[in-house]
Amino acid sequence: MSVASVTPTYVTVSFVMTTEIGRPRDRGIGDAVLRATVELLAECSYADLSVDTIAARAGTSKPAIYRRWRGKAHLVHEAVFPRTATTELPDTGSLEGDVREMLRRTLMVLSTPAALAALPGLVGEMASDPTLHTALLERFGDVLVGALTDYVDAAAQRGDIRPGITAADLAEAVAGMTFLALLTRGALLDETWTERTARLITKGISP
Amino acid sequence: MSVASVTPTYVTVSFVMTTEIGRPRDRGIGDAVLRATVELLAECSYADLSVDTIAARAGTSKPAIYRRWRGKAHLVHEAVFPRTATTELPDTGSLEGDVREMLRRTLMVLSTPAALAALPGLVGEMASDPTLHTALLERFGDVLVGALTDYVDAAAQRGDIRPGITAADLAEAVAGMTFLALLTRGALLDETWTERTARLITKGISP
Amino acid sequence: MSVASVTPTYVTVSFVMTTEIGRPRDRGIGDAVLRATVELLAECSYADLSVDTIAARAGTSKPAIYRRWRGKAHLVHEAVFPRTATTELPDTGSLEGDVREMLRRTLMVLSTPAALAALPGLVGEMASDPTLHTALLERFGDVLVGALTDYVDAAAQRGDIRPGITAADLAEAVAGMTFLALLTRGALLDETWTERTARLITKGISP
Amino acid sequence: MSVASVTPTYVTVSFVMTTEIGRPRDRGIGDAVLRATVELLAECSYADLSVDTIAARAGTSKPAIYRRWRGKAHLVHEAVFPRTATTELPDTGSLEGDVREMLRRTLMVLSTPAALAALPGLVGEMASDPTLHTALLERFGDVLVGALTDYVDAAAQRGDIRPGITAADLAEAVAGMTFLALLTRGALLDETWTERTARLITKGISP
DNA sequence: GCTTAAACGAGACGGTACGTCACGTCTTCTA
DNA sequence: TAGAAGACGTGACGTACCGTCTCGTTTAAGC
Repeated sequence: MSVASVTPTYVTVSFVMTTEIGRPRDRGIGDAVLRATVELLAECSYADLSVDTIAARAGTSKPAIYRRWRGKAHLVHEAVFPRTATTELPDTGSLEGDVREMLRRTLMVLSTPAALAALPGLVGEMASDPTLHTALLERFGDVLVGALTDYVDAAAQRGDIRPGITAADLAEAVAGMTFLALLTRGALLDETWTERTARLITKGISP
Repeated sequence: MSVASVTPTYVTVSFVMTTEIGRPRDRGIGDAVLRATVELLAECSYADLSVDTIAARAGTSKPAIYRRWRGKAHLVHEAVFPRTATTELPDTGSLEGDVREMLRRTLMVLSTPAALAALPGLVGEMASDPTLHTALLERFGDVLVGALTDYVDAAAQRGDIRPGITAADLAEAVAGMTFLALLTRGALLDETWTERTARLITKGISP
Repeated sequence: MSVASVTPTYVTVSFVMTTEIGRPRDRGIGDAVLRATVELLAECSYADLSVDTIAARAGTSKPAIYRRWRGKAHLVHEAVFPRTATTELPDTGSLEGDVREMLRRTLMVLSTPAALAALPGLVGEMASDPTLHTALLERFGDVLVGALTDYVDAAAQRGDIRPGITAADLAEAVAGMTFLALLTRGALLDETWTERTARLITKGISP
Repeated sequence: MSVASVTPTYVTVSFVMTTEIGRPRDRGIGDAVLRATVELLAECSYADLSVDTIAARAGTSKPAIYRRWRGKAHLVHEAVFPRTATTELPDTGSLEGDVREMLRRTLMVLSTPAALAALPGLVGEMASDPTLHTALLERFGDVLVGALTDYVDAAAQRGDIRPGITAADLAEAVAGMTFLALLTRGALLDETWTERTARLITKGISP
């Protein structure tokens, strides 16, 4: 008996080459559940979202969901921040243009109805669920910090960014200010905000 | 019969000159409940905190709590961010010193065990409870933005801050970066972080 | 300090000649409360009747009620079965006529909207409250059994009732059958029922 | 989706040939709950009996109970008057012997510690809960009146009972007098009482 | 074609907390 | 001291959702 059949294999371990005996999982169910989650998050808050409702909307059942995800938080996390998110770095020619582009992309991801509804809830559950904490930071790191390291290094060597500034600093500034602005101003962040904030950050990291 | 006796008054609007008929609320109960809440939040997460437990620890009862607060979230909010918070502005002589002081104070408030445990939960409930959203922003605005306006104006006139930067911008930068850093790095923000971040923000808002 | 001021004096001990210092009780309040109770019992069941509601309807307050009665059950008991009930015995000339009259009177008392609503509730509380048990039986005994003793004795001596039949037997038959009929048939007991039941009881106690 | 899965089925209508999808109810839980209820009713009154306590004693949870019964009253009703009650008619050879036997059986059922504790409470809740009213009368009717109809008919044809007397009359007399005697005399009804009452009823229904 | 093993839907399960309600008492102010 | 008003502790109510489990059924892969 393989370990995979004892410890349920969540989506992240797809590279394990188990013999895959028995009835294979219906590929469509996972997608339907993720779609239903996003839909429902556009209609109600994270707290008001129940797994039963998701299952019903997706036309499936609760066990099928818990076979795929560790819990509600993990499901929502994957639904709102899919792994497919590209991490291509911006290249507008100027530092401020790039920062502006980063802000725009961050804002685009976070101001989705689903993200707006989910983020606070996910943040709330991070405290009690270390697994989720890791998962969220991992995604955050992958998307932003990871690819950013090279960018920051290059910019530093060009002299556009003063030494000492790390990728984490930049990511923190971009994500932190976007997040708080969304919380306080409520998803209504226009181009003006992006420009003003980009200017602030760019000046902040310049030599 | 006054309206106040029908719709329970959660937040005492002290300027209303009601005759205050009937047995007055035991002032000590509210305090004991707030104290108990802060204590318990140092021991468990927001989600694991139950109203029953708070009541028991405070030596009172659930109805007594629900007479005073609309729900768990509101109680926690008031316990963690009391109205008594002073908003005195820093005055170190230099802009960067002041920003550093703002970061330090924000960090001090947010890195309390109680705040660390409560914040994610509160943010999570903001989505479903507009009342709480208002209350939280109001406190945030009172404490930070409100008093900051004069500071930013003065600094702008002195030429320390470039025109166009608002108090909200500064507050957003300070709170946003602190919040995100706490989430990602987990309460372990040393003096180095404060200095680095202060430098970033200061440069960002300078002319 | 008289004992009466320590142990509150409920209605039953009115013959105690206390000095009655302080503000005398408002005589009208008791009546208003009793009236309100009867009214409300015509609109809802005993369980759905709250002391707060009674106080509001009577235009008084809860403490004023608890100063007069030991609790809800005692109040309802007195409201539904007032002490003023006369116990005059029937005298129709025939035993069967007399029994029929007893049934009619019992039915009249018990089929009041208030009585119908209150009786089950009172019976329910008898179990846990011995005081109420005593009070209810006392009233029952006063009204029915007490006066009945002489009647049964006389009838026995006339030869209308066979020896061995006691007043309690007769009362039990009359009240028991009426009570159960009310419970099962629900207050719709016509004259036919009265006659049939009177015939049964009369034959049952005849020589 | 069948209607049965929407409206919870409290009383199993066993003749309906549903496919019984989903996890079947644990048969043992229902039994344990009923047993616990009877046990607890021997120790405290109906009013002092809480669903939480029952759940704890039965080793199960409150939701599991509310899945099976509409509320406390219905649960107690079924616990105290199980559907298994036999309705075999007595056959002692004489009318008076049969009536005496009916009284004895009624008394046996009603003077159980559980029944004594529960009956008043149930009667009390009948008023506010029509469903319970129906359920109680149904059981009463099933057990007593139903089977009695044939008996009364046969006795009437033999000339033992005068025409006009119905099964309901007889049931009313037996149950009513027993019930009231229990209420007033408190469970201490000896054989003498049974005999005296049997004689009264027998004479009452004889030609 | 038959076996095997897992996925599937449905829904019951234990657990835990929620927010509400009523009781009967206590505390304040006013008359 | 009575009275009105209303807060208090107590304790139960019935509901909701979590994540797990147990059924009977379905589906693919492998012998």
